[in-house]
Amino acid sequence: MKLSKKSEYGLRALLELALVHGKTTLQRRDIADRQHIPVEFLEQILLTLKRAGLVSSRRGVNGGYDLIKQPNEITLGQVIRILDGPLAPISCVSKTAYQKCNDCPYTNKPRCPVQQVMGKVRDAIAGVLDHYSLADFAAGHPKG
Amino acid sequence: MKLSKKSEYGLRALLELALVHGKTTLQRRDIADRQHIPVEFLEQILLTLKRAGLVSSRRGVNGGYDLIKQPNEITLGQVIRILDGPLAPISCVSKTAYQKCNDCPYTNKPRCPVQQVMGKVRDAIAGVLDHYSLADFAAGHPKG
DNA sequence: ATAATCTAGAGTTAGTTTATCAACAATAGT
DNA sequence: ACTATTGTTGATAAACTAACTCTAGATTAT
Repeated sequence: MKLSKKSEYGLRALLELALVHGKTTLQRRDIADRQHIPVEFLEQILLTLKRAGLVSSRRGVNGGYDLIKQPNEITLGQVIRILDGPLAPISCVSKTAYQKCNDCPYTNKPRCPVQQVMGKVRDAIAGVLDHYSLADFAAGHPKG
Repeated sequence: MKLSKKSEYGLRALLELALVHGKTTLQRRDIADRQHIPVEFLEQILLTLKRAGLVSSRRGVNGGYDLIKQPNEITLGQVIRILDGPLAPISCVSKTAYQKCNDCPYTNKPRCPVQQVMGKVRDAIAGVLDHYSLADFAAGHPKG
């Protein structure tokens, strides 16, 4: 049940961008320094977030990164799904990336116990992360 | 945020043992067949669970495994912690295996945003798994 | 004895994580 | 146009982990 460094770094990077959003942009070096992230690894992460439509970038002197949306329009759940994949502990209970479990002895039967519990776990995790925006994150608490 | 096969198999194995607890014991082959688990891998898992004091075993002809405690005295949280380690997404919010995050720019400061959110996620996960016993698991729903 | 079974740990294979590097492309200021 | 600065991209790789697999040995019932 672990969060990868990739996602953690991604969240920290977006946090910095959220803090300066509307005022200025940040270069990868700025972000890396402020959050103690290896620059080259951060690059990859920012690129992934760019392809996913969360940040924009400008090259050259005075270039840098910026959020595309408002901080309250991006949830932590979205970010982690982009960087780490589905929130669900097992794919047969994922709502965004469902996959049938093939070897499970309960396939096609009404109720698999593992599926039941893990469904609840998934909901619990998503209940936190999908209701926590970058704005909440920067403020240090949800909804406000 | 993934559950390992090890933990999943462990849960499935304990489920089978819970179902027959008090009536009979099961051999690794029985469990492996019923739950489609590679028998050698299952062996390791059962051994770990034995060392952790959850199951007992008897060797030789007519040997097998049995739960030591009652199914309602074992929670899924315990099992997963034994097989996969702490439930917390990052170790600085674990209650059973806390470790200070060393590279975090917020160390020793009052509030790290990542820590705040992940603490809530940890509580959400533990809230499900630590209140779900093997008996609930076998019944297909909690507190039953 | 012997056959079934558990015990223990080393070895294997494949994939993931966490980077690092180098070459390239775009931009701003001169 | 030139040059320094910055982002873009893909290749590579060390370290680690997951998920088995194998081998050899110890224990027990019959």
